[in-house]
Amino acid sequence: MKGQDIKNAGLKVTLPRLQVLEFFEKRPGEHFSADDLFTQIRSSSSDIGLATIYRVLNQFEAAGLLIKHQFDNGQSVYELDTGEHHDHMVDVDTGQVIEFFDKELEDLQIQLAKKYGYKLIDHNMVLYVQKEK
Amino acid sequence: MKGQDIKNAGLKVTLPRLQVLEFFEKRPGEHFSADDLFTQIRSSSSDIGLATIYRVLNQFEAAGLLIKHQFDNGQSVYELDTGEHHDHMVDVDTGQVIEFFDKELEDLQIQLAKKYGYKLIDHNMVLYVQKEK
DNA sequence: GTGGGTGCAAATAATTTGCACGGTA
DNA sequence: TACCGTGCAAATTATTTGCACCCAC
Repeated sequence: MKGQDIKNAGLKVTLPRLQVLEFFEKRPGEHFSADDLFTQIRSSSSDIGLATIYRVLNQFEAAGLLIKHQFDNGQSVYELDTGEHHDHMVDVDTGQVIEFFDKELEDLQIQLAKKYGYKLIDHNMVLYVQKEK
Repeated sequence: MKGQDIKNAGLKVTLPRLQVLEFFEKRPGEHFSADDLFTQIRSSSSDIGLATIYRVLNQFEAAGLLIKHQFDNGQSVYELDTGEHHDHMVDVDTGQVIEFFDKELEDLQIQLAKKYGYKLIDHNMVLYVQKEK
């Protein structure tokens, strides 16, 4: 059932938490900022607070339910963690976000870190692209 | 001479601008935040204002003298644009920034964008690493 | 019932902007 | 001298925190 993921994270199953989680589950592969969630959840129903959204997003990120990203525009955005790692391209004209995964790229990064005497912990990679004319 | 780059950018050669540019030129390959510059320039000499630092950094970035980066810690950092593109690794334990360049990685990104029907305009890639024990 | 959770408003942090004064070309 | 540039303080934007009330367990 719905609240199980929340319970597994050691959190009480409350209305705001359910609303945030369902919001992401209904829109797989999409990315939202705290303010997106605040505006949309509030308009469609309850009197949820922006501070609560931020708190819930942080808790869900810590619990591994959501992934946080910082594209080049000041605001952080979140997406559902499906367990399948991928990177992002951002269309500079439309702002559209495209997810992709490339094994060769992943391996290359691990090798690069090793080449400098390090172990790869995480990486952040965004390609800014434009549609070919 | 020193002020030429500033003049070429269509800006007047003023003390704060010279101070910021010289600060970077004396520390090649290093990265600084607006607040780093503010604290260090102010302590060593003049009564430069933080707002001026931000204005000068934005102008220098627009002029191509500096490159702006957003690592995963809220603050933006800047480095001198030497014309030689490179990416960064951040040591998660020490915060140290390591610059690197890998042709294979660059080519792979171009190919990936193309594979999805796009042209690569720019990219942002940071590897978060840890020293191998 | 109790301790965690919530909304609201106030607090922070990073950055930007308005304004009167000051310095460069 | 004309205007751009500057320092300071106030304004913005994104996010966090304090607090009294509320609700899931």
